[in-house]
Amino acid sequence: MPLDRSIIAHLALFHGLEPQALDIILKDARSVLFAKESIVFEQEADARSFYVLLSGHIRVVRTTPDGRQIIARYISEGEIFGVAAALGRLTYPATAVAAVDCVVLVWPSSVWPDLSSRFPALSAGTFKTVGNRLQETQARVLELATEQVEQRVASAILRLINQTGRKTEAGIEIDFPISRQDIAEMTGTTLHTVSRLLSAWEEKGIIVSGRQRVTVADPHRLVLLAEHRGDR
Amino acid sequence: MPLDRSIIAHLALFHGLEPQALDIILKDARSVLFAKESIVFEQEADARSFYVLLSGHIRVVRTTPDGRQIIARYISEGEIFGVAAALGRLTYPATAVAAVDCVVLVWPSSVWPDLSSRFPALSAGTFKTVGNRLQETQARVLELATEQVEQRVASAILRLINQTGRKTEAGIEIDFPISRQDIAEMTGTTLHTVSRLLSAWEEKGIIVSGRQRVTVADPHRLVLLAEHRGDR
DNA sequence: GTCCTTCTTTGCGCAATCGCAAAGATTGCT
DNA sequence: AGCAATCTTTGCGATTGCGCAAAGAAGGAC
Repeated sequence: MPLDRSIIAHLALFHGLEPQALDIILKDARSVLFAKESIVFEQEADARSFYVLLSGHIRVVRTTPDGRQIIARYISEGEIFGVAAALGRLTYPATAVAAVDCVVLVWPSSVWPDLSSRFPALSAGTFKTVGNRLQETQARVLELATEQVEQRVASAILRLINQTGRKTEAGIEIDFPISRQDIAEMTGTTLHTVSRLLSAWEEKGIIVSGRQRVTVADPHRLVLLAEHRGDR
Repeated sequence: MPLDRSIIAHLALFHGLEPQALDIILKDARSVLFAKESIVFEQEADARSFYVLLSGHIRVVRTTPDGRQIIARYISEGEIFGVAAALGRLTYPATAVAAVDCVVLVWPSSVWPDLSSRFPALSAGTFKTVGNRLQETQARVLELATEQVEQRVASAILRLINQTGRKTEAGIEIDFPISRQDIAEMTGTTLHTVSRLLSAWEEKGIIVSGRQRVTVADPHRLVLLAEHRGDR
């Protein structure tokens, strides 16, 4: 069954493309459901496909040879990901895992040269995404190199609620299950330190949190924590 | 005076382009000399141009609002840089400074859409470079998040000698002046810690170093240091 | 409802690395 | 050659955040 263009027409990535272009693009795609915690693609595997996330949240993880890992980023609805092949890479540089049940569109990488040359808007949109990601990754290097753990954890949580926040009575909640360990792997620290920080913040009324759940009650004070360095 | 295509024909970036394509591309370029420590473009400035480095070394620096900074990367001969506009950004995300006297080709960003659509090989080469840089930056995040200072400094120096190493009687030398402070800003530590590490390595005969100069005498042992974590 | 697994909290000691300070070396300038 | 500026070395105390351990929740499965 062919996919209907309405499922992607509203996404920023496909902005500026004609309806019939969307139909052509969709001819090569198929829709796949990934259950929570299942693997979409694995680090070092051949970059055979690229993807657009229709619903859910995807965790992108990089692992070192000796088994330590970090979370490179979370993919939100509407984003393209797994574009390694379009950037001239043969393998994926990271593993993508469904953080919740996800619906994903999948294209074979082999169709990229054709699609990107036929639809420059698609190509431009993709490279804008890549540019944003490079920028963001470099900002993270700066943060890791210059900021203390408390600032980094505060920034990471703020980024998550901006990206995927959902309003509740208690405040703005991160929209998918996230453990202390996950937050530690986003910020280059340990789950122990994250736990201590969250406990302290909860005591001060800045956040409310539970098992795999974080709700920010007072974003403004969290912003202060993210900026304000202990001393200088 | 028109630039001769021979100055760029051998660069990987222009691989697969016809001689006449090179001539067309060069019509929009001009060649500029940047004296040591002069600024090529500044962070936050409008991304009006993009560049190819013909000779020399360029230091790319990102600065935080509160004035701390890191070295994002060094650009080597033949590389394209300052491509913010091609990635859909309006301003440069970092400052580029000539580490030594440099010769640079400059294009107005406005010609990019035309050039990239007329010469897909140019576009592909650029995006491959960007892909490599993204990959490299993410590797750096992983390193900052999981490794100790000694490993990070060892890795940074190994990367520099691979990228720009020059053989001398004493070993392989980094081909441009680099201070302890610079190395600290590449690895997220302080010049004091870098100085201590280099002193210790020099004592062990792994490196020879002087003012703004580092020569690796025993690359193999440095690799061990970069991999081997103190305990586990 | 009960058990089991996974996640979270918290205490405590220690190691890594920073911050500050001051002295020593090197280079370039005049 | 002499001076000034910059870069480098090194000591020492102060902290941050880690590592380890063990107990306490919170869900999920049957």
